[in-house]
Amino acid sequence: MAKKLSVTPRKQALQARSRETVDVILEATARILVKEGYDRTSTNKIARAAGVSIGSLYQYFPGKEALVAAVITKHTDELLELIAGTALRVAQLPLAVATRELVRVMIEAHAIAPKLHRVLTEQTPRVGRLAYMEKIDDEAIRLVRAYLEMHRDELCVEDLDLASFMAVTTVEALTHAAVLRQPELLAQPHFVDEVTTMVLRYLSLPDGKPRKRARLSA
Amino acid sequence: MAKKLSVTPRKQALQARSRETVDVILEATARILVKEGYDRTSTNKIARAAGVSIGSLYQYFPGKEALVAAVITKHTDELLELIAGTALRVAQLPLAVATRELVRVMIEAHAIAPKLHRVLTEQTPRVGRLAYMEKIDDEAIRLVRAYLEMHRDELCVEDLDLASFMAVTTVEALTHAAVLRQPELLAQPHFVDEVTTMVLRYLSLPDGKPRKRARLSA
Amino acid sequence: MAKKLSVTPRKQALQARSRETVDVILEATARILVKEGYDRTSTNKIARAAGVSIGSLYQYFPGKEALVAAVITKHTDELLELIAGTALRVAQLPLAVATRELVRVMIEAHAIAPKLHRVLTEQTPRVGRLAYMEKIDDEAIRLVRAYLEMHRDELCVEDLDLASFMAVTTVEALTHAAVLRQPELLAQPHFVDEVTTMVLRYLSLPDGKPRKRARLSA
Amino acid sequence: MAKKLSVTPRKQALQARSRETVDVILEATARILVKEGYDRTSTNKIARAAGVSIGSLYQYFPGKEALVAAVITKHTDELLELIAGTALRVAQLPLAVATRELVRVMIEAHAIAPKLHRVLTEQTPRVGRLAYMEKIDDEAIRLVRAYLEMHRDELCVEDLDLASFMAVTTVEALTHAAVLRQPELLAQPHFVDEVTTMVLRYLSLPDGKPRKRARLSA
DNA sequence: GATGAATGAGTCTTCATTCAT
DNA sequence: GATGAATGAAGACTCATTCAT
Repeated sequence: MAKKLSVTPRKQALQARSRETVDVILEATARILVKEGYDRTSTNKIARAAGVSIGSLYQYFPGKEALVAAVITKHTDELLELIAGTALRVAQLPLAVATRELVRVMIEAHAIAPKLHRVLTEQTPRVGRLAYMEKIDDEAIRLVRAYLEMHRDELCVEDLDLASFMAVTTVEALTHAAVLRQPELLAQPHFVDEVTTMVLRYLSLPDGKPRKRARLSA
Repeated sequence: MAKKLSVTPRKQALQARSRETVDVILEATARILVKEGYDRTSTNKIARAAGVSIGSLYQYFPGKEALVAAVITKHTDELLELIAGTALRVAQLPLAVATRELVRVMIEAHAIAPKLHRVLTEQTPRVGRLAYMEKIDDEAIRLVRAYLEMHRDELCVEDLDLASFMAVTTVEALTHAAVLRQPELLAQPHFVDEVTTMVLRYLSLPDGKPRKRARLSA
Repeated sequence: MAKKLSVTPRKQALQARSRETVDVILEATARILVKEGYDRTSTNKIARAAGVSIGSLYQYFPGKEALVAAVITKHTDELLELIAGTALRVAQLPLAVATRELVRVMIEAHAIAPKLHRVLTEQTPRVGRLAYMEKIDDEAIRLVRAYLEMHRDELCVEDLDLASFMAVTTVEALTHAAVLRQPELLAQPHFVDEVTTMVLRYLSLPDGKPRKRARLSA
Repeated sequence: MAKKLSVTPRKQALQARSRETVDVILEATARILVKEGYDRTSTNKIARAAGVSIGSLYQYFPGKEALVAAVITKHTDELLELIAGTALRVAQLPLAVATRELVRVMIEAHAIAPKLHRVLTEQTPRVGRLAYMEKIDDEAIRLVRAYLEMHRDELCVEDLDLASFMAVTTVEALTHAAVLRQPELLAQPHFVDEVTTMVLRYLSLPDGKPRKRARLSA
């Protein structure tokens, strides 16, 4: 019953001309996705928008899902790079500074291609294993966890897996909701402070007190 | 040619038999949605699953989107009722208690129909989606804001609009992420504490200190 | 990879209107098959020729192969009935008479729809388990074997499975070749004699000698 | 728009390298034909299997049908050579011996490439098919007729055209049916006897004396 | 009201074939 | 000559929706 299985590109596009065609197709895919939404996106529309024959499109991608998957991967890779770079950069900085910087970058990242982000987020069914933000979140959680590990003495949390999940999910959600529902918030630089505060209070020791947080006891 | 925009049921189904038919159809819709996913859901399948002719189905709903919208509304109403009830119940309780209770209910709410929740969340395009969590969140924000207004002296935040947005979004996101990606977390009662902590630290005054958090002024 | 699995009709066409539609479609299928050949036959052409929408066609048949299969079954059933009827009729008659009659009917059968026969025979890939003539041949072999069993004393052959396979295959092939390559032969009543002779000499005892033919020994 | 009719190779491939390329292509064609069946055979697949670019393939053959036609011709030529050689060899031998030998060779011939034979026989449409067994049969009939002419005194038949048609068709059909439907028969050497008997009884005088059919005795 | 047969625009996809490099 | 990227006509098939009964 299941129609399409493959989500991976068909051939590697070795020649210059091929490479170009693939790029043109992916750009058109993103454009149509944004303009029409996932459901109304069709391989024919994409081909037309790309100024490429439908045959060429199918030479490189086995179908619609593969196209979308490629767009996702491309976009995702950019974001991941941005996040990973920042994580590396702040690795040695104290929690408060590092958190703020990561929050800032996260918000910035969401502003790169907000419309595409919205479509990918709201309309695109899960494709392949993990989709879109999920993959990014997983990687972000990994990076944050590594950071927390190195800065344990600044924390009041004990379960680092849980803490990194909580922190990343929260930042992601707040940023995401702001982008989609309160775009004006993004303009206010104040928003960064607010999100940072939320996470920092959750993670960090109450000012200067080196005691661990007791979880359930008084 | 022009797509149908109407998303409202066709007749109010005043009579008892009609009401029943509508229910049967909506249940079938939810079932197919869960079983097949949004894309593979078709009006014909729904009609068959409901044991109703396709013609009858169209007598009550103008199309697929209206069906999904109705399912969303139904589900949404249940959740809203739950949340509004809780909000009412905790209105007079102190911040810490009220927050914990609302978090608990929120998590509970997400566990009601997790598969349907997933489909509605991950696969269902805009039209319906708009009405889904967004509507709930908006209402939740309204309720939380009202509560915060009444408990201002317990807070360190000043902008209640922002604070309620932050709080609700965070709880929603953590709960949501837990349901979809870490279902085992939900089992641990500990998770409620964790989410509560996150929100509470953000909102409340540092223990016993009656000073407000200054946001813009000194 | 395999595209279509089902070769069986989709629904049973209970109402009068449905039944009619199915018939119209099958007739159109046969017509197009004859006119265009198997490869150039398409579901769209069939639908057009039947004066039916492509959607209706797919309501009853899952695809091209199922259509052809249905045509084959229909045609095949007619032939089988003819052959089975004859077999029954000649069951008590002596070998020489019975053989002649069966050969005559076989030739007659091939003349029913020679063009369709040709297409089905020459161009139609094996569909489903057994296809077209194969099924008929199998049944014919069964019937002939039953006859031979009852008339063992007239035979010089011992292995009835083999003998019926040889006899049926030979008659089928000669008739078939005549239809396709020497149609004028069919006109000559003489042809029946010739085919009958071929089979009879193979099967029957040399005139009046009641001894069995020894197969491998002297 | 107009379909290509040409079925002849494009250039005579005079040079050694060309000849080699042509061979590689034809072998690939046969391989794909066997592996995928006629319908799923495509020029692109053939080119890939042959390790040749699609462009090169079209330099030697005007299209798919020409490729198949060439494979048929090649295969056919081998068979024809085999048959013609045998006919020549047995030309002076008595009917019983010659018949047996020809039947043996015919069966042997069918065993050379049974899978290719099956595809060519069952799935390959007219254009190629015409050239396939039909051409062989025609030639075989010619050869058999010539033989019969020379051995008229051993025959009980008068119409040699008819007799050779009958004989060849019968042998061909029995062999063919055995290959495709009762492959185990081919193993039994006995099968040669059986087919020989069938034809011999049809053709030959009842052992010169009052109708008696001797099969294996001198 | 209920029914379900009929519709057909629109999708995906393949593949023989061409042609610029 | 060789290459393989590009082409696009054509075919299979789905499904939201209508409408005669």
